[in-house]
Amino acid sequence: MDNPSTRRNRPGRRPSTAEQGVATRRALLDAAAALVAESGWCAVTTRAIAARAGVPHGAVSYHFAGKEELLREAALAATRQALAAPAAFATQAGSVAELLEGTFAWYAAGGLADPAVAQLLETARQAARDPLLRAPIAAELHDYRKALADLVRRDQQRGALAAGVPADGVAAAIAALLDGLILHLVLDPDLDTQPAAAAVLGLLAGEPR
Amino acid sequence: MDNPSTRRNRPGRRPSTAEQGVATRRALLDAAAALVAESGWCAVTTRAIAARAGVPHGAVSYHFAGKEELLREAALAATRQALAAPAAFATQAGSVAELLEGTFAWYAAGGLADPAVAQLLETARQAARDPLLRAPIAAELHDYRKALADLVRRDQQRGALAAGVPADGVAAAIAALLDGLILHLVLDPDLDTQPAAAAVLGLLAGEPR
DNA sequence: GCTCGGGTTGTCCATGCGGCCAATCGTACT
DNA sequence: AGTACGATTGGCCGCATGGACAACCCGAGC
Repeated sequence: MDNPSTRRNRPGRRPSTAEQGVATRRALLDAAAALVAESGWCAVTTRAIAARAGVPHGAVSYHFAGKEELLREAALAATRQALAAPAAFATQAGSVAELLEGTFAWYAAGGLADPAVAQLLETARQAARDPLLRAPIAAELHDYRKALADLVRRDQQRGALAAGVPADGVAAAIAALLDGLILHLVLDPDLDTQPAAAAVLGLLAGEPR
Repeated sequence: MDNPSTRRNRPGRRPSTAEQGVATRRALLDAAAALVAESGWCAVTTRAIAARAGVPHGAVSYHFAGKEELLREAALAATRQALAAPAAFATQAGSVAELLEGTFAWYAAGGLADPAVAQLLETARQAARDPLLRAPIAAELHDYRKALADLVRRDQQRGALAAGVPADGVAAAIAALLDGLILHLVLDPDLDTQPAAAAVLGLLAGEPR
């Protein structure tokens, strides 16, 4: 990220001034996202962002209306990117069980170490206070739940899942479960998710009474 | 909270100096917790806390090693208090279904408006970064999950719940589900929890395939 | 060749912060 | 009565922050 190649002239091309402008803007956004994940939303300063981006701190004032706007924009972009992978997984997975197994496996493999997780928690906390951030984040969540609901519906038609329960409800519950589990894992890294995974998969499979 | 009765002499008793000290400390802790819930962890200043507590700002330095310690202590106390009600509910509830229905009803009734919810989110985010806060919070979570597991076990012995799944896993899943739902509700207040509630209760009851 | 304008740079400033401390107070103990 | 000591109080300091700004650089278009 400190690498100037992000915003400086590449070998072949000459850096038109307009190109430089967008490059600087992007470098600031990337640096802001990285620093929020590292140090926390409120610990981040415009000077630190500029330093990380390799630009003088005056550049922040020029490219953004203020720290608030910069962080909001950076957080939104980072959230969209972080949510892209799970969303794609939800659409491509063959079944709910497969999705859950894959996600649990990712948790167990230490997916929490990904700075994106810290980034998401910071963004969620901020979104709870800033409506301008909350609205788009809520929309992203909505899309994710929708993709999940489609997957659930497919499973129900195949008879792999109880058909008597509302698909959107199952989707909302699964989404909440997975996010809640992330939250608990962040607070207690020693928590063993194996039993929870077994329990959920067992219940969904219709364990005998 | 501005009410001086919290820390000033009550009618009958004379305020011994030691008692005053304890009262001031407590007033600072209460004010800190309230302000964190209102404005967010990082937006809180020692001066604002002192003003809310009705004491001069120098009192903070005297009673606490620093802002960090004050906030940590306040957050921990507030979290313990906020978790007391759900924990008691988990121990006293007759069944998992009853617990879930009660909790869902509380969500639907607008339990999110409770400042304790904002407080918890702030504390969680901070605990993710501060091990000194994370450890006790993790312990509280552990206790809550344990109480829930006991409840699940009772249900399994009564045959109200599938016996083939690990009780601690079910407990961990339910705890994550409920907390994750809070998170989603904070980010999207318009989210309807009814379908999710129906789905979870249906799955736990063993809906026919 | 010259202007024009977006992009860049470093400096400056007002503000508010957390923490420190010396003076003061008032109670409890001798 | 006198002393010791914890609690109180408000002023003070150093410092970092976010933002504004004037000077500048340099390619683009005439």
